Amino acid sequence: MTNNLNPRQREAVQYIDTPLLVLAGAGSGKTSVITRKIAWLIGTAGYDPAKIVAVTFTNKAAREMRERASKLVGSNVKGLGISTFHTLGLNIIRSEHKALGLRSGFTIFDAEDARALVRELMQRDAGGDASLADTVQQAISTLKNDMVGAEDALALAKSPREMLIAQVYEGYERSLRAYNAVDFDDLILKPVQLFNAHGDVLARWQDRTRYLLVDEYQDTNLSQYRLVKQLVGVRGALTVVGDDDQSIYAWRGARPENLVQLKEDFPNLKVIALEQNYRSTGRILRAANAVIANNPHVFEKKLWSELGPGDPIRIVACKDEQHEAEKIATEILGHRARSNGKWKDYAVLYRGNFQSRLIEEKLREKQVPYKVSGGQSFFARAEIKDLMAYLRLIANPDDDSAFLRVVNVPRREIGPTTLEKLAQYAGKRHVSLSTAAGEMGLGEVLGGQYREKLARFVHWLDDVRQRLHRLPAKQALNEMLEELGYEAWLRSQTATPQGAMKRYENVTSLVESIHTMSEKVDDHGKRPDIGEVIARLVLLDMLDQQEEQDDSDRVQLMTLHASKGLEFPNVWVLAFEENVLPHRSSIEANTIEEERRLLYVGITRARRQLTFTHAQKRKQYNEMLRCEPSRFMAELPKDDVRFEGEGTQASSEEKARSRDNALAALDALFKR
DNA sequence: TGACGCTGAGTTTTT
DNA sequence: CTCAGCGTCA
Repeated sequence: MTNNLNPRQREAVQYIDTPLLVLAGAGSGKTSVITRKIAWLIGTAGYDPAKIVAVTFTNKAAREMRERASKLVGSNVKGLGISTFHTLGLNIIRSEHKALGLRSGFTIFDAEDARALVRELMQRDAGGDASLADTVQQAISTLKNDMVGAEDALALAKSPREMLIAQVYEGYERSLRAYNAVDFDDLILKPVQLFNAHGDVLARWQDRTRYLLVDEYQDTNLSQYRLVKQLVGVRGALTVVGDDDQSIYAWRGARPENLVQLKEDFPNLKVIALEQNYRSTGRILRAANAVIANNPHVFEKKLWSELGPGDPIRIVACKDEQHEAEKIATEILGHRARSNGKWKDYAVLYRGNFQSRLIEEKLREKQVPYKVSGGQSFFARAEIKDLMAYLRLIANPDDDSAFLRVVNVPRREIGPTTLEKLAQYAGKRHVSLSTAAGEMGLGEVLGGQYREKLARFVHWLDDVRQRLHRLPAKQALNEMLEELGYEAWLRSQTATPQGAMKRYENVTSLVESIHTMSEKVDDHGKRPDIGEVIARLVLLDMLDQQEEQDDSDRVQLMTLHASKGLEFPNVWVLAFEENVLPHRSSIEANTIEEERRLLYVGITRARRQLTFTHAQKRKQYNEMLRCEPSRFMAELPKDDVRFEGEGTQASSEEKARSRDNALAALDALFKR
């Protein structure tokens, strides 16, 4: 159970006397420690698997943890409580929804839904400006994560701006309540509020949480921190794993100081640092240690490895951004031809998504297969949002937001004027749009033919709802799509037939997932209803899963943020310059330390080779700007760094290298 | 309803 | 520059 672990890891696995903080350096095998610990708790310490709760931030991490833990424990384990924070919150809300004033079938608003609602509220109440809406939505989310309610926000507002935010916040909360809906932030916040108010409910959940493990603790925000504290209670059966040096999400509410706070919350806290790195060469780790040593630390930590010093880190000066991209593409091509390695062993990391464009161009030119990660999530696609809105409305007739999305998609000749009158009537009667649409009294404010169209729509929804109870999900949904004429609608809305086909395939794949989830019985032998299925779906990134299976051999392009948790044999980091890394706005906001951590994350992604590039000048919008090398360059250990392309004269070594690259590229071309 | 042109913003983003 | 979102016009 604890073989193949180093002494520190083993200690972390077996330690249960007091709360434990595992400071897991990059590449130190933290997932192993968590999964082994789960297995050890069950197998050796005799814990009930159903009462072990392990939380992560991403579905991917949860999936990986579940797979590895079940393999260790044996797949006969029922009810291993491994999930994301949000899924844990959803589980709590689902079983306690009555106490929270939610009716069953409640909707989960995703970020886009929330944004749309804020937009609408601002248009109506504040006569506003949509670009402001995004800022306001962010602000509301931040307030919620900081556990500041709408009333508090109103009371605390000091500026007109804060006042506006607080007012929209209030309307936003009112709307969610009316729609029988919660947003992502509520999934954590509501359980915390509930536990605060009802000690008996909390006691029940504490009893179901005999041991709690939290991954990436440095990324927790205030409400997540509270939830952890509540669940742990006085028992202190807690292991958190984190790395303060990899905290790169403070800008979206993460509080790395929660790590330090643990010491105060639990005076008997045990701290174990995992410092042996199994990923990178000595020079790469030396660079990482040297850079991060410039940040203040509460917990000291120094990565080391047994993999030998390896190659020097290269810093390549380039003339401009074209040269830089060209150089990276050529180097990858050359290196891969020489080493006969795989494309996916190469990663290009950058600060902002837009920086992928040039590299993409150059890689395409050279016919190098690549993959850009990041981009539209599955659930952000219009066709998926449409279908999800239909399902939301079926599960939750009070979801006005879903009603408005689909009432005229495909066209039902229900226009804005009709909807406005419907909304007025619904408002007066204090009912939802879909309830109002079915009421006879609506005839008083709306002409017969319009009322008729609305009534037909809600009756059809009722009909589909009943069929969903009766029939297998796939059949009911396919009938629904057929009756909607959705495929034809997509064809009419999409430029190319191929595009339409692709989009309809997305729809079919969603139907397939829903079907599978609906058929799956839970631990109590019950099948989930449609409300439950779609609630879980919203929290599931299906794109993630598609990507997981996609093991295609391609060069990886992604932001430094997106690279966290990944590793690559060969890494290039672009634009190692002032105003990029560190980013201009971070310099202005005085958040250099987080920028340094971002660099630290970048460095520690590399297993064997690490190259930074920087350009002397760079075209920004339409003017050429001079670029200064990053201040962080001076923090790298000189002995481990080799500078290339300084000045105009290329070193003989570099000439040789570029000749080699050219030859290798030529060679590769002939082979193809 | 759809096409066109104006305006403004331009770091990172899971759930 | 480039893209998104909005308003205007046919």
